[in-house]
Amino acid sequence: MKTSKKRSDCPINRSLEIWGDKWSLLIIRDLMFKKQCTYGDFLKSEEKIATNILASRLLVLEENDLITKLDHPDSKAKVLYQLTEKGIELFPVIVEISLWAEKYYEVPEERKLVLEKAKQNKAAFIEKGIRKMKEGL
Amino acid sequence: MKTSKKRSDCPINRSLEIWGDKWSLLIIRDLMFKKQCTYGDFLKSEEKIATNILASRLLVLEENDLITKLDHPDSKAKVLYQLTEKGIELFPVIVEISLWAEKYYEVPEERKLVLEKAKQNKAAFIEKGIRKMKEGL
DNA sequence: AAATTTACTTGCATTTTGCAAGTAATTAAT
DNA sequence: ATTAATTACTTGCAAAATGCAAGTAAATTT
Repeated sequence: MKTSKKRSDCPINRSLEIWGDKWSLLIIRDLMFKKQCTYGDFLKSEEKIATNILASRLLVLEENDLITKLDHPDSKAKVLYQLTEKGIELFPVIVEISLWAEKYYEVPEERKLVLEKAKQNKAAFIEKGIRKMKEGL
Repeated sequence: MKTSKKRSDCPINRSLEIWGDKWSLLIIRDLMFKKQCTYGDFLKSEEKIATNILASRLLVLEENDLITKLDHPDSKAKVLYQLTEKGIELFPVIVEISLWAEKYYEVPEERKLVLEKAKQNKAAFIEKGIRKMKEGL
């Protein structure tokens, strides 16, 4: 892994340097929905990430402490990935992105209900989401 | 411009398909801070985007109605870029990203004050920011 | 013991990025 | 009026990232 030079200390920039690509936030999203995922779980997602890209993104996210690896309780052949606190704290970002996209694009039917709840009391929705996720740490 | 195939209707995915890269949100950020920017203004930003990348990102953002071009009042040689309503609505995303990064990374001194204000009353801060920006439309 | 599953890695073609230089249309300076 | 700068890009090319298909090694299942 090469150390990419830091472009600036702007918080937007620092964030983009870590997860500013077309895949990383989908991995984070999967972990927010499912709490724990195996490598295979990520590959099953609708967007069909390539296995080498998945491996490289997981590595970057792990190196930056957004996710951690755990032993799978059932099998040594499996690995569980889960969000760290730092990863969980991206929940507000994920919520706002979702709400933005919902305003301008079609959203799958099954997502609409959650988004309604998020809108009704955004702060509470976010706080509760984070609290729930942190229970699993 | 090639039409990239849609990977899924997930709102996170739809968003990433448009601005999921290392530069687009920096352009959006600049426009949120400065309201209107010329091509040269973007090039002056600390992160030093390459001119061809800037041109291609501006085109994508314009094609997706996040920004618009305006005639510069002073000169036909200049072009003004500004956010559309759809672009302005990304403000909550920008705020949450900033707050996330502030928790885990160094932030330039001059940004700290505004981030404090954002934290103190996030909803009001966001609403006011959006309202102000929409005045310029 | 053999077949399957799981988490990756590898090789290679395609695409995107980044850098440096170039261009065309204004605008400013002489 | 002519020349020099500005401004907003474009172009060419090397380097890096992405995407696809196939391969591998350890564990698990049959």
